Amino acid sequence: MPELPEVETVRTGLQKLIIGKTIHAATHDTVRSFPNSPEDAASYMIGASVDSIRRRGKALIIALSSGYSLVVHLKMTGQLVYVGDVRFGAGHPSDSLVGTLPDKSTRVTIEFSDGTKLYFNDQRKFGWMRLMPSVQVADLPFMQRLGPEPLEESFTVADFHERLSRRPRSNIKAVLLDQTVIAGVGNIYADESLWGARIHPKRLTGTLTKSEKELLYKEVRFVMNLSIEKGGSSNQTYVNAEGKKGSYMDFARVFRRENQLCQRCGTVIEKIRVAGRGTHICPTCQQE
DNA sequence: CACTTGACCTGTCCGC
DNA sequence: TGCGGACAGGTCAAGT
Repeated sequence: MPELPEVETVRTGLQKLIIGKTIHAATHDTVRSFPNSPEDAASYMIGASVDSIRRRGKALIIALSSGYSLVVHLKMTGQLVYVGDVRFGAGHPSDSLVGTLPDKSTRVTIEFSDGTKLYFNDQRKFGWMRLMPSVQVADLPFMQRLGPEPLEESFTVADFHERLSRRPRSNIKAVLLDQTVIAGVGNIYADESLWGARIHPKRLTGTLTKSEKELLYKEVRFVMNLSIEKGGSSNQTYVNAEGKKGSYMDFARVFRRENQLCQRCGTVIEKIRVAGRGTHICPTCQQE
């Protein structure tokens, strides 16, 4: 569920909260949280401070002063939540969370030298965090295969055309969800952008007109930028680094709005299944 | 090779 | 109220 806008919101939150802090202790559950990491991952973190936090697609890269980085993928239900210290007094952004974490979904706890903590929680355990030398992060197979960042200036409509043209016989929704085509689009923003471009998610990419693809390119960027502005979407478990929900769902046009009326034409929004996922469409605006 | 489906998990919701 | 089953949807492995 955390897609590009949610992960970006977590990134900017952590940027404000943990840069420069020194790791004092770290605990984690068994191998699941740290696949392929040094067995004593915690000992590689202690004493290091947080240098920078980057995002690539839906992944976060927390670079430490020791030359190691924590690479995190939240998958469906992962959360990275920072909790202050009660000694900081009232007004700290995540005061309300003091005492509520860790809970049974907590997989990793990182404690900073000022007593504040960063929790990696994941109800469904699909997410992962791994520790590796920073110079090797770019060599991770999934990083190498990742498509371009849709919000970067360098990602042009021509790139979008070219990338879609490689998958002419797939339906457009499956292509939007494919991280090797474009990085960061998930189920929410695929549905939202297809509605915006009036394209049925089952349309084969090869049948899209040039103007439809141009519109879709704009819509993908529009919904992602709007969502970042709104702090992301929280339809179930997503929260930002301060444990707060995002408000994009208040603005969503079709996602999770089945049985409500299309704001463009008044038709009842339907939920169907495309590419194995729940998919929301306006059957009038989006003709197959 | 291109493309689709199933598995990984756990909590929630729905119908009986 | 309890219980089985469908569902949620990111990614990769396995299947067609």
